[in-house]
Amino acid sequence: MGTRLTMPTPGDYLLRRDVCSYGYFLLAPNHWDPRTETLTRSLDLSGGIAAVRIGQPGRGKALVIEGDRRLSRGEQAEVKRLVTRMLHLNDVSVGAFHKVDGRWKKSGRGRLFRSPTFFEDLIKTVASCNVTWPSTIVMNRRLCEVISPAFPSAQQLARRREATLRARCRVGYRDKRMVELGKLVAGGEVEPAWFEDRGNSDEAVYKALLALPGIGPYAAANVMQLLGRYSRVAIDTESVRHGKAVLGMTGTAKQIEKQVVAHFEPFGEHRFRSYWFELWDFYEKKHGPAWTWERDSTGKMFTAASLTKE
DNA sequence: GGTAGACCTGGACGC
DNA sequence: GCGTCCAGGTCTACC
Repeated sequence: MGTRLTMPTPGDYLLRRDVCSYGYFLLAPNHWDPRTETLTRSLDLSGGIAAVRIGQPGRGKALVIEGDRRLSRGEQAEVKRLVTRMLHLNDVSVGAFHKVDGRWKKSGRGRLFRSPTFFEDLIKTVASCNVTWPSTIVMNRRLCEVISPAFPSAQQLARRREATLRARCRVGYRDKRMVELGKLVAGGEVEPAWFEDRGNSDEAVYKALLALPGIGPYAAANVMQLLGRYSRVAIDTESVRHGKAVLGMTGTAKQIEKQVVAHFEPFGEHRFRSYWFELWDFYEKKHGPAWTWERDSTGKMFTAASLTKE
């Protein structure tokens, strides 16, 4: 018999909207079920791995979390802490975002889904660089199948041979970078708490991210938003497509990138959210609300190349 | 400071 | 079934 717990949410919180707000909800070990509107995944807890299923009976209602085994009091607290990070439950800046960009007030969009840990977000971002989305899906699935069903921890990756990651997890040349990131975090040279600390400036965090292996300008800006720092737009080929197709920009890719950055300047500290929800809106207009996407069909094709072909 | 080329994988396409 | 091309950011070497 597993443990069942409840967690209060902010009054505006809507699980299906706020989980299905960023592509990581389609990546292992996360599994969103469109029929039951629940999120299931394994978590690495002090007493071992446990799978949890998270549901919500209605907008603003408490979350109902069911574990697949009995959880100690300490583990229940861990689950709540990890779920709070994943679902961004403690984000108090949604109202401020809606004041700056009123387009999303009605739908209530503002929170972006992320991982239970900074390290998982880091590796997921590296696994999304220079690769098409279906390969990112495979890398995440294989990392969970081969190393840990709750997603590899820094310690686990630090111990792995690069060749294993390449051959069995299909991460390609990212093997070395992932093991290095594991070693840096496991060895304490990179402290997740420092990156999470709101006392450190966006500029300092961005610079520190750029110094990490496998993290360039796009990845650093993306990890920034996953940290709840939305002052930078993460520019990639998708930004160029958006600039051309939706914002009517013209010129070379480099020129469009600059125009996109300039376009979102007025949104100040909320630039990324304004940019991202425009993109997300574009996907949803083509494929319906993200909470209805099936992981193995729509969920495999929702980015740039596949969309522009349609 | 800017840029060319290498780095891998998987899918699309032509034969 | 096989070979070729292409998409996708980061890193290094070089100018």
